[in-house]
Amino acid sequence: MHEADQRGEAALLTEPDAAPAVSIGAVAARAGVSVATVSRVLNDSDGVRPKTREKVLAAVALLGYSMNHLARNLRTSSSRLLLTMVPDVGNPFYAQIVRGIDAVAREHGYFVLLCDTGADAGRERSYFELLRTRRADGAICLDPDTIQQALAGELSAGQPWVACCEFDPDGDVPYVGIDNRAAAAEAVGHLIGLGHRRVGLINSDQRYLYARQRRRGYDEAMAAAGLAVAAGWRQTVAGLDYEAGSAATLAMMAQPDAPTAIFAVSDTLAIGVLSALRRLGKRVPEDVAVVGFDDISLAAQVAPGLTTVAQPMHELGAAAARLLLRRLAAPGAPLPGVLLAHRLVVRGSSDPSIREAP
Amino acid sequence: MHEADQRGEAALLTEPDAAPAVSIGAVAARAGVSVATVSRVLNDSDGVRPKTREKVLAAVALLGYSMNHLARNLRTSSSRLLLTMVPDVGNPFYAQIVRGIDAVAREHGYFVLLCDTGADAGRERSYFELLRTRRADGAICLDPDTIQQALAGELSAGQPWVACCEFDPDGDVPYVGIDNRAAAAEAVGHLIGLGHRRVGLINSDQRYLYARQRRRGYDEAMAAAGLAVAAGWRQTVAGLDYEAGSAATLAMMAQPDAPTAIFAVSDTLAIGVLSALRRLGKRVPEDVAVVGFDDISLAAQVAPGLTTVAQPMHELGAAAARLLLRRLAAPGAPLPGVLLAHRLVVRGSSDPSIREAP
DNA sequence: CTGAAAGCGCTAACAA
DNA sequence: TTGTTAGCGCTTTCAG
Repeated sequence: MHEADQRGEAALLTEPDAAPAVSIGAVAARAGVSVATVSRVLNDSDGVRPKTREKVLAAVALLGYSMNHLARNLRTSSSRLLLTMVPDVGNPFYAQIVRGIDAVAREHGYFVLLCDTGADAGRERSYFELLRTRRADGAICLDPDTIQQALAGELSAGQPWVACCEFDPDGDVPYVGIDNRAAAAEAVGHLIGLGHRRVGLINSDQRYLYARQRRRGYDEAMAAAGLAVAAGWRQTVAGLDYEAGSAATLAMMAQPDAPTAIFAVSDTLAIGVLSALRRLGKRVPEDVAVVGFDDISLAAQVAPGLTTVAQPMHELGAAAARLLLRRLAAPGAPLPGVLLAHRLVVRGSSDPSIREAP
Repeated sequence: MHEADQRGEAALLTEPDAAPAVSIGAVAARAGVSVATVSRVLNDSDGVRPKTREKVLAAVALLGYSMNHLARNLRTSSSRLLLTMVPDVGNPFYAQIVRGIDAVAREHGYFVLLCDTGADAGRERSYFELLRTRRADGAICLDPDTIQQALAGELSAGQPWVACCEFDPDGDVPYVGIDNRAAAAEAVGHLIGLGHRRVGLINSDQRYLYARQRRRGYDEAMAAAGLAVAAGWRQTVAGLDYEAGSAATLAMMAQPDAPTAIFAVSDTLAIGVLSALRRLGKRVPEDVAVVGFDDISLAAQVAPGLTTVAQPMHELGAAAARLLLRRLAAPGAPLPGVLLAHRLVVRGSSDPSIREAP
């Protein structure tokens, strides 16, 4: 690591754009109208004679005027920023959702303020400060921990925010997500249908709503098939990264009556599972079948392809953004929770009859 | 996809925080001082008697005052926002860099405005508008395309921005990156040292500086070993995703004198390579050795482990943020380009003597 | 249809 | 050390 050569660019920086930033007043003067009129034109307010509008637009073009949003923000008391809280930008699942949010946001003239809550934990609450102080107009929260705090805490009350993926269907906060219970039951049912009787679950801490929902799905599917669940078959992980999945697998497979199938509540975990099983010399799916959750693009790339519950990530983000935008447009209107469809994608990690990916 | 039940939360939204947002003036009145003094306390300006400060702070606490940043922004003509342009948030490589940026940014009281340039292409130039209109104080650009445009265009001239990963060492724009040529040469040299004589290159379009730099490293390493390069050994991809890597591999391996080793300029591409080779029934590294670039966390998870050139992603982001912050602090000062160290991480995808990962 | 004028809440001279 | 005051650039009544 070294510092490369440096050149004098000071000259380049003092010179250009030294123009004193033309304001609405300058445009008004140039066009021979008042600032109010310019403002009207700029905001497409009606009640401006076409001819006047022309003049203003000409002056704008001539002077190369561009709006000072800071001033407008103060005046309108809005920042046109949407806060997005993610536990980990590095997780492809969240990354896709963020793209969905971003797409809708900018379609509506908003920008996305991204906060990686995992990066500096414990500071979750301060993010809602951003809302209170109007630095952001609304928030979409994807971080289960933050959502929990927000659902309980005061700070978020009455603020325009929506929960995404982690949600309480009986709460008062607008949300978008999928039916986690049904999805998990489906995944486990698939494994059972394949003949497995000992199915392991790698799940997040039960303090998370989605973890409880998926756990319920797992329990229901097992019960429906009349299968008992040994204690060690349910492993709890602290994070969702590859390593967590590997570690949980090692622990799970160390038992005498180790499962012949593993359902992990995220693809990143499941990929860690695959890697651990490989290390243990187990064949997938012959010795142990694996099912993940999310269907990140990587799921189709690993070997064998990962069977998984597909979540419509982009659409989840887009729907969350739309929900929030609706809230902002009509602060008083009640907002329904939104559940999007999931679907089980069967690949080689669970089904031996499936050869290599298409 | 259906809409879930909706409940009346209107009541919850009109009621709370109906407080008319206490301002600096209210605090001043409550504390029995002037707004100027309150402002001084709030900004830790010195020249305030401890006793007075106490009074103010007490009033702040009592009234639950919190600063209106929109007003401050207008006044100081700064938004405390750092624009970050990424070609694809979904790519783990960029995600890690973003975390590095984010960490440094908030350490200094800035927030990160994230723009996924890949999401709506062609609009690259408009991002610099954000700088001109002061909606962001500075920008870090990670998108090669946007960087190219910015390096050439007028719009970015004189604006406070830094290039990250894609850069022109001879240009006037501050940058942080690694020595791509040396890194590529090292990677290819490693393959040659393993006995390979036909080494393929999967590279991005030559219009990118990093692609040219890495291509040069490849060429140099091959030439240094006295190896000729067949035309088909160099494949160009349009994107960096898994699929692109697979497709390029299929094309490359279809040739009569197909390479026995492949160097891909990104891990995501390389993972696509692995998956394509598997599909072709080739063993890695026995039949074909593979080397990637970046060392994303996934590289250690795939089977076999991916040999790759590690880039200090988090540190790249952090360094870029620090560089930009320096620029903002002293707009006139010349900024040196920063090159960080890379290192070759050898795993099973190239070295047959390496068993399973640790 | 257009203009005059009053701030939005804060910072920063300049005075005292 | 503290207070007074003039705006930052824009939107938005209210008049005309």
